[in-house]
Amino acid sequence: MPGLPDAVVPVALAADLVVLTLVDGSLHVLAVRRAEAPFIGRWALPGGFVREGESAQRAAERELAEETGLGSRVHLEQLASYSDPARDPRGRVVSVAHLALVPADDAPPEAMRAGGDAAEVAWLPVTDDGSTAEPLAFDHARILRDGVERARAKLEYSALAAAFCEEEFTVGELRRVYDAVWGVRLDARNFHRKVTGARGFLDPVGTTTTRDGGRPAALFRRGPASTLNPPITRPPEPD
Amino acid sequence: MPGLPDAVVPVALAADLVVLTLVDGSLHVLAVRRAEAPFIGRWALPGGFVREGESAQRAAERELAEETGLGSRVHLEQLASYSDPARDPRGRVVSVAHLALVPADDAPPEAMRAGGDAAEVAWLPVTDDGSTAEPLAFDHARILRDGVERARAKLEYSALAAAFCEEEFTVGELRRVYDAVWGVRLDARNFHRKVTGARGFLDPVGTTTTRDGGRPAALFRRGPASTLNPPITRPPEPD
DNA sequence: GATAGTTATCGTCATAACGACGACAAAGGA
DNA sequence: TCCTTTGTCGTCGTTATGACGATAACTATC
Repeated sequence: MPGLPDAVVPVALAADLVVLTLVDGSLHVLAVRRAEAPFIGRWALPGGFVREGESAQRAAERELAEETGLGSRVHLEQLASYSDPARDPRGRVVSVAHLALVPADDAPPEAMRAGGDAAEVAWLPVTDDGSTAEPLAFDHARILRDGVERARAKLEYSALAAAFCEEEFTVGELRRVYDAVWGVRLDARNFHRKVTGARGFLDPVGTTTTRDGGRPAALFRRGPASTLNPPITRPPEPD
Repeated sequence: MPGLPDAVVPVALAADLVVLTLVDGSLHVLAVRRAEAPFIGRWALPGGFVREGESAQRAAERELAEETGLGSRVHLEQLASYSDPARDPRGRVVSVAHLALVPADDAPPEAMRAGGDAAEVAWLPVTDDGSTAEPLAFDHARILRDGVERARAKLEYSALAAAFCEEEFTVGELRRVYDAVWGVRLDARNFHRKVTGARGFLDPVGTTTTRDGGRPAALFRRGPASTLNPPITRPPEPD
């Protein structure tokens, strides 16, 4: 490390991804089955090492494109970094975790890019406590929990829920995002009043759709407002 | 990097700190004047390299103790990581920035630990747009802005404001934290009603104080509630 | 010791927002 | 045709909010 003090310990930098989506109306996370040691055969969050001249953000974008084939239409933000010296048995690996939200039923894992370093890819269901049925490699369970919690919190005061929807979506589709991510059932009528009444939150397209069955629903796009004031209140947990 | 792929590029890991406090009722950030190149003579956020066997969190705690002499009574949380390859001219240095909030007028910079690697330490005033009058080294202006924005956002829905106060504080002291961090003037009566009415937010001590002048004010401690529902709404910017 | 200044705290009132519903509309399927 | 599903508009009582008046209890000052 030229130019830096001698005592500086070199670390490897990884960019890992918590990619969330909705499958059949419930929250799922993208996972890859590890083909090498350590944790061989275990499910892990997709990710990889940051390359030379690359920021963690750009590495995350690259990994996301590699794993899902999705370029745009994806929300991507930095989540947190994990630097416990013992988190990777191979050595000092620091992970900059990112949170990605992709529209429902987009990018099925079957459509995986060939030639990737990951053998098997799947959407794993996320339980209410933000974990998966099967254990994850490394400290990825913790990272997933943090990612789910971040997504849950941001739904309250931001327009993030639309990231789970197509470009044009109905109020009901948006509400089902909240239902799935929060694990609740919001009242359709109050939700409708709330989101259509929030200025700048939804832009009416003018057309309708019947793709969800029932009466035709008006289509909307994300409005210019990124934050929602007052926020949508998450119902208190009944436990 | 034994056990890791050859292509993995080693980076140096730094833990930097956005330490905020209130000085004379206005927001200030802890800064050190750099004694070496690069950016020699410039103000910079305190921080240092993560040592062997140390997590970024622990490095931040260590740096915070070194710079301020404060151990507990400090709120410390991870803010974000900054990994632009060009952010440090010396080489690949990734900074895990942390946000620390210390009680008002605690830990004056004069009380700096001797023998530190930083020559001069000061509380710099933070402007409304989250910057300092003098430019900061590296990308620290960006980090500071993110830290201030995080603090502002968290005041809305969390009990974080109490981190700027002593163990026991009055409602007025708490309100002045909001005034300073948000750059507004909240109505004392509505604020009092709001925070004393929020269950679990404030624990009454039972005693009073006159240290702020005027009529004696009841003393409180932080209650068990860490989040505030409904949140304290930040008044809209008049711009 | 009266008085002004400061801060704390309680109350009022109109308005806005919310939660729980009822009611009806408009589609598809049985 | 009827039933089910989903969407949308209203109603009503409760709660929260913003703006502000009024009073209480201390300190500093004249």
